[in-house]
Amino acid sequence: MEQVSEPFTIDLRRLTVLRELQRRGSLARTAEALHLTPSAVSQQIAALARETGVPLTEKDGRGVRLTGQARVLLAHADAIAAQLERARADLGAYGEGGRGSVTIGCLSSGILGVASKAPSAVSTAATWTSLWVSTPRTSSQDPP
Amino acid sequence: MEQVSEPFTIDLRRLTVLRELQRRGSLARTAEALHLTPSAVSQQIAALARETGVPLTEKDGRGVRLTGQARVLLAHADAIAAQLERARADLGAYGEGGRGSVTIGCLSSGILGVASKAPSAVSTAATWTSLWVSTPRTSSQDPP
DNA sequence: TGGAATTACGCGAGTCGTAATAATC
DNA sequence: GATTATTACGACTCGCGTAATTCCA
Repeated sequence: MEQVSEPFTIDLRRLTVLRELQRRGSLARTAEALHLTPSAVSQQIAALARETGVPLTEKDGRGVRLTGQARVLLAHADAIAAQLERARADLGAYGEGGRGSVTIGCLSSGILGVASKAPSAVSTAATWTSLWVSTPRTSSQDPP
Repeated sequence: MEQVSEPFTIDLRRLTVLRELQRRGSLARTAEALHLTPSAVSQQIAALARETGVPLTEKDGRGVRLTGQARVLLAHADAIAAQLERARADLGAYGEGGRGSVTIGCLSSGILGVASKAPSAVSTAATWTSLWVSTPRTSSQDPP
């Protein structure tokens, strides 16, 4: 059966594999880090390349090297991972103290002053910088 | 054992189902919109609730109603979907004209002036606002 | 020859649909 | 009784591991 009108979905699990590959440098070490076999890692990367339609690795000696497109994808993967982390935090904090978080941003040069004072609130990725601040919510928590 | 960076993964497919449920209001209409059966939708939502550890629906008459936690999760889902869309655009534009995009942000009130002049470059979600700008890249494209 | 990646293939887990059940209007 | 959601169960797909193959230092 074919799934219709699925604009662009990427399996986050495969993206995690690609992130680990960037960090470890080889399929073998990636597999070890994820408690998988090199075969599984190879298949995941191949599937992700099929999904996205771009080559993610190229041969380099007896190993592999990430392509520029893979690095582009990874920059977004970092942002998505951070977003997921925020979701987890917000879900965990739901109903406890009535606070959530909002994401604002600014130019990297401008956020450094804040980062120096509250480093735990600032997360930086390759292409963007976000500041997360907790905001008190009073009564109207969920406008319908 | 070394830290396996897998603290929190959410299946984006299930998140899409939840988004459609928010939009349609009932499992039946959601199933119809996604070319699925109500059974599949019910199982997906239940699985997502297990994954996240929070209740997502509560009974309302003979239908269901989203919980506040579900709305919190959906706010992040919007942000993630937008991020994926950016990833797709960047991947498609890779190597064509040597341009990519960077994400910057500002307070909503401050971005309106830009939005009025280049609306296609601005995307707004529930809790954040991002401006996407294309930046020319010259020679040093990938610093190792 | 040894290490790294890929491919072939079988098995288990997850997902969907059909059908039956429960609940509400 | 009609509509909505949930549960039980069988069929199918997908992902992982084992094992064989290829490539390179």
